[in-house]
Amino acid sequence: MISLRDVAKRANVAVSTASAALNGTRPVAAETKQRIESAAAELGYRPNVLARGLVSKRTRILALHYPAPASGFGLTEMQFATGAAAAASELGYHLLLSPDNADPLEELRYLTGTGLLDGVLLMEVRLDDARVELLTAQNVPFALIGRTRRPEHLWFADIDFARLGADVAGHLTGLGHRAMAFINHTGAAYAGEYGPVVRIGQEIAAAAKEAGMSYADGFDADTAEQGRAALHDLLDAHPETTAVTVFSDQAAVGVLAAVEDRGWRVPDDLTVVMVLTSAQVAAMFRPQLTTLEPPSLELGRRGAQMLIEQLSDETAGPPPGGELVPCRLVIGDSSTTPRDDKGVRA
Amino acid sequence: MISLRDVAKRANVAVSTASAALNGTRPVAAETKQRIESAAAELGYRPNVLARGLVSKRTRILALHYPAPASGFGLTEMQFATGAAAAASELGYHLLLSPDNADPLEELRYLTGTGLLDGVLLMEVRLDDARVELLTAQNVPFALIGRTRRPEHLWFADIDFARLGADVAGHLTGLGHRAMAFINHTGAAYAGEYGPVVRIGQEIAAAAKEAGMSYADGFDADTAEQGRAALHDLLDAHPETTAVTVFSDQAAVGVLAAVEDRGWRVPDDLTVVMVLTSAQVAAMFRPQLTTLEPPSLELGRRGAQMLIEQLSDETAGPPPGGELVPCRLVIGDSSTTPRDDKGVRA
DNA sequence: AATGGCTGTCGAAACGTTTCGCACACGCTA
DNA sequence: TAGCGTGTGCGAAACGTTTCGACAGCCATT
Repeated sequence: MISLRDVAKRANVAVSTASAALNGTRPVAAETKQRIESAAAELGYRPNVLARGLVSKRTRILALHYPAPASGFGLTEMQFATGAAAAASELGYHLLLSPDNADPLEELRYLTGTGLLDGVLLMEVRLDDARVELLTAQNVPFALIGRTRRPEHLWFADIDFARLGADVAGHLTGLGHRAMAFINHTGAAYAGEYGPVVRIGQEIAAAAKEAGMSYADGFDADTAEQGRAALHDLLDAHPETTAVTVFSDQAAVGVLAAVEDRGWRVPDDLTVVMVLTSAQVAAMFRPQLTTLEPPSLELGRRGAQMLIEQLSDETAGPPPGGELVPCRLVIGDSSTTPRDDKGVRA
Repeated sequence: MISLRDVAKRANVAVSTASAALNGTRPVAAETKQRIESAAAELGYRPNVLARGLVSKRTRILALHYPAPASGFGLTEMQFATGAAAAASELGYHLLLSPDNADPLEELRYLTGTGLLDGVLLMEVRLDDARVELLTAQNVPFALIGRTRRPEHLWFADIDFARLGADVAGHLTGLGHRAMAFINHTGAAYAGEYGPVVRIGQEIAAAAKEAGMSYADGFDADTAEQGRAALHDLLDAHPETTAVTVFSDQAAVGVLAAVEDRGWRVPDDLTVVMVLTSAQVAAMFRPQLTTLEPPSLELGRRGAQMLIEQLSDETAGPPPGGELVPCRLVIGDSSTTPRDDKGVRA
């Protein structure tokens, strides 16, 4: 391994001078600097991150922490990682994957204690998330992808759920629908602590009301079987429904099956819209489903950028609050005008 | 930060003794050891990874290197990362995400020069991959997910393509099919350098021949539109075909559309089988498609495990060759017996 | 009673950086 | 000519570990 000593020797300067020249940390005569840079280039010198980090207390390494979800990751979740890694890389940082096995907090406590990390990016954030308190207490810089119940003093990037609700309602009323329903995730795996499930339920309800639509919910589903049953129950209870919005892509499979059970067709007899499902996945259904595609890559990117910004900002000013990113409406073949504008089927 | 000095002081021993006791690196009297461990626990001591790595040359950090795919990651690719991270974590290692922006090699060269890494895990391996030579030359331990053209002397984990071909042929002949076709990825994005595309084409052809089936290929497709056209062309050229195997899930969308164009139905008029698509995705099609699900998580796991094994093995014996992992056949509603066992449709 | 081999502990060096006080040689001003 | 800032460069200390040679006891062997 080529060390700074080797470079210094070749350039006939002291190690400290070589360091200063290479980092621009204090002025070095132009000619000397040139000589040092040449020597470094010729030798193929790469600074040792460990030694540097040991003294400077900065490693330019971030951890991405994700509590392993019971059901394995979907495409959406993993895109966070891709986006965050790309943004970090562009800014000269690296991203360390930190899955937690048993105890979410222990892993985090360990990692932050080792001096390896400059900051932490939290995924799968719950409405009340113990990790936030831990990191705050330990004074470790962090940012969230998603947000807690009260994120006012935190750095976070999350989906703009209010806008999402408005977009769904707008799309449907634009087509002439007056009665919609929403099949949410049950959120069972998170005991009602999962932000997207809670927020999306609230915001879609609010937007439907705002738009003057009749609205039904409470028929939640995570699997195809549940989705099928949910749609039947839903239509039995609210026969006026002309448009259904679905969160879970598995449930959507069941919804389409239930439509078929009834001898109906999508979109003629029922408009179906997915929410927080990527266009790539929505395109695999037949008919291709309209979806509000989550800005997963962008959220990952913004999370990493915010964290790095926070690290660069020496002054550590007052927390700026977070950033909300809109979803993209991708219209498929599953939404159209309702067959009967009286809202009742024969 | 609590350092080893603090622990040593509290336990009334020398720093070196504390180090030895905590690492078990050389015998320490039981009572002394006990005292040191208590002190460490009481103080909440966490060893500094940087300092340790600086002297021991071992950081227990692995990099996962992936050339950014133009189209963003699919579920399959990301599962590699998840699996690798999980396996690494279980073995006490961490995984650093290393996307490459511009120059794939420069990033790698930089990373390995910094002393931060114990080894590298390579994803998206091409048949001739420059990264392999670079790492070999630099004497950096590495393992592949996938494999090069001649992987005899390398550590790798890859799909068992021969078995995959046999499984497809076996499934179809078992149902009574005698004439199959295969719609591959075009592999255009990789200029024919992408292992799975090449190997799967060879192995399915070989297995079909072995099973005594008639076989057609050369109608490749990456998108829905291409898939649709491909199936039409294919059936025009080989009307005896009763079963089609498809690699690209996007192309499968088009294949189903083409079947509908003809007024046919799956599986009654045509059996459709996907290959290297997750069951989760295959279940979104209607009818649910039969698929050979890639063992993505397992490949990630095995890759990480092999790399770590290689690192632990002081002796660095002769390279052991790689490991081939089979796919899982998940039967959907898209495969059945051919309608006409003479292999000709009316 | 002297020798030799253990066992257990210590102190110092080393890993490759950054940081910081200090020294030296200028050229300028008083 | 003395004094003083300024531009450059040097050397040593420090970061928190691991590693390794040295050595003090102690018991067993001669």
